[in-house]
Amino acid sequence: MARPLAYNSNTVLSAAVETFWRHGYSASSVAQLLAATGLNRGSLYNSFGDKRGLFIAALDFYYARYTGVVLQLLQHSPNPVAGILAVFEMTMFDLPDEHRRKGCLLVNSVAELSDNESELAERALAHLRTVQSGFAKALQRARDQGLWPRPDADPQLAADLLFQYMTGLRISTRFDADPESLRRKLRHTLHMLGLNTDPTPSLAP
Amino acid sequence: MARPLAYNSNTVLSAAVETFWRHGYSASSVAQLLAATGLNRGSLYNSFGDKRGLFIAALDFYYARYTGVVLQLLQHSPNPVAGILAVFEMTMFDLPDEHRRKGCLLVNSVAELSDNESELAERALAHLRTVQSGFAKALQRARDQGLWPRPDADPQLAADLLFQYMTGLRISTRFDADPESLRRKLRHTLHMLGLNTDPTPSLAP
DNA sequence: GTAGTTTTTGACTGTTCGTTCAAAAACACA
DNA sequence: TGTGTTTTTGAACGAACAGTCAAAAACTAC
Repeated sequence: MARPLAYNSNTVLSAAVETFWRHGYSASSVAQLLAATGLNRGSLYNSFGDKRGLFIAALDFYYARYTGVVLQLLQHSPNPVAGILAVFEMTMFDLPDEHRRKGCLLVNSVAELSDNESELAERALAHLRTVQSGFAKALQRARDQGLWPRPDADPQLAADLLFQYMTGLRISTRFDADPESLRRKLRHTLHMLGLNTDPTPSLAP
Repeated sequence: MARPLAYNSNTVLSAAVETFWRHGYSASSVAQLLAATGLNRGSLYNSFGDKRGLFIAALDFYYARYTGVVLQLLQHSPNPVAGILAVFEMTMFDLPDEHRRKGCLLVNSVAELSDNESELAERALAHLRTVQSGFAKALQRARDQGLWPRPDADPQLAADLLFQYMTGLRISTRFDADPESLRRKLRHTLHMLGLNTDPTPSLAP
C-alpha cells in the first residue's frame, strides 16, 4: 500500500495541546510545535493542513481528554454537590502551581481569539458550554435528591452563575493561587446558592 | 528650546487603546498602531520606547478612562446595589454589539499575556483588582444601609463572587449577547446573594 | 523483485515582524 | 540671524514567521 505514519497521533496531539496551552495560539510558532511534537515540517502540513488545523485537532483532543473527565464527574457523582466541588478541586485547587498557571485551554482560547480567529473561539466556547449544561444537570439532580432545599432553586440560572464564576476563577487563579482561600470562597458561593456542601447530608429529625 | 511634540497624547493613547482592545497585544502590529495613532515610526519609539511601552501607557490610560468611571459608580451611587447594577449595565448590557464584542481590555490582557508577558498581565490584573475592592466597599455600604438583610452577609467574599462572575461574563458576552437575558441572570445572582435589587428599598412596617 | 502509493525530509520562498539610525525639520533662546 | 536641543522622517536591518515543494524513503500488494 503506502508508507505508514511514523508518529502516534495521541502523542503528537498531547504535545501540541501542551504547547498551545502554555503559550496560546499565536505565540506558539510552528517551529516550537515541531520541536514539541517531534513531527517534521512537511508531516505537520501533510497531516493537519496548517497550524490552524493542528490547533483545531488539539482543541478537540483537549476537550475529549480533560473536559470529558469533568463532565463525567458532574454526571455520575452520587452526591452531585460533591461532584461540583470535585470539579473545582481537580481543575484549580488541588494542582501543582505549574499546572494552575496554565489555566484552561478553552477559556484561554476564547479570550485570545475572539477577534482575529472567531471561528476558533466559538469552537472553544461551544466546548465550554457543555460544562455549563453539566452544571445544570448536576444541580437538577441535587434538587431532586433534596440537597438543594430552596424554594427559588433554578438549575439553569444557578448553572450560569457557577459557570461564569468558574470562568472568572480560571483566569485569576493563573496568578493568585492559595488553594485554602479558594476553597473557602467556593464554599461561600455554594452556600449563597443555598447548596448543602456538607459531606453527609443531614436528615430531617 | 526644542522642537515641540506634533501629537496630542490623549488622541494617540485613545487610538492605541482602541487597537489593542480590538486585536489584543501581540496581534496588534506596530504598523497598525502607527496607522491608528497617526504617529510616525520613529516618534513611537522615541516617545514610548517600544511596542511594549506603548501598551503599558495604553493600559494605564484605559484604567483611568474606563475603570475610573466604574469605581466612581461603585463609590458614589446613593444606592450601592443600584451602583452595582449600573456597572454591569454600562460595561456589558446597555452597549452596542460592536463594543460588547471587544470585551474588557484588562480581562483580555490578563488572559492573553499570562505566560509570555506576565509582567503586563500582572499590571492588568492589579488594575482589575481595584474593581473587586470597589465591589467590597459598595457591599459594605449596602449592609450599613440595610439593603443587605442577611445574617451571613460578608462583603469580601461576596465581592469575590461578583468579581469572578463579572470576569466570566466579560469573556462569554463577547459572543452571546442578549441584554435582557443577561439582566435576568444578573438579578438572579444578586438575589442569591440576598441583595435587594428593587429600585426603592422597602421599609419595615 | 517490481510497481504503486503515501509519508518523510530539509532546503527554500516571500512576507511580515519589531527595531534602529542618520539626516532633516521645527522650535526657543541668544 | 545663528545656536542648541529635541522631534520627525523614512529608508534600511536582521530575525522570525507560516507555508511550499521536489526528491528520497518506506511500506504493501502482486
